[in-house]
Amino acid sequence: MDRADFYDQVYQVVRLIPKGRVTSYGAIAAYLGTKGSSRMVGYAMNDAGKVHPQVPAHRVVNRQGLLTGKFHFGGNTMEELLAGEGVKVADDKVVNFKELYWDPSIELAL
DNA sequence: TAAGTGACAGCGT
DNA sequence: CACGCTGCCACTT
Repeated sequence: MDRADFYDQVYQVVRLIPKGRVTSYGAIAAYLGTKGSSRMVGYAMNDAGKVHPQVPAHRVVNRQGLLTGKFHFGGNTMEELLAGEGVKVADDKVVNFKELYWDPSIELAL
């Protein structure tokens, strides 16, 4: 259950990502305090498609803005979703990633 | 119970 | 500046 709580935390943050924005696994991990467990964030995303409300996992990319998980969506679904939100994707990576970058540690700082 | 894998990130060469 | 290796933590076999 402990890890389930961690997963839930990840889902919460991901769902808070504004439309047309993207963030990185490390940013979420760091926000949750598990900076060293950036991989766990990706693992949580694995269940994102199973979790209750839809988790915009397509808004979560790696530090390079690369859609490393597009394969897990099944085809170019991730690109389509991002493109549908105004996020331009080129060569499987987010364009203007730096501008669209949404850091929970800052946006949700409080 | 133990070993291997993985939607990442950082440091070293 | 580009490429390679190691570290982390949880899940799967």
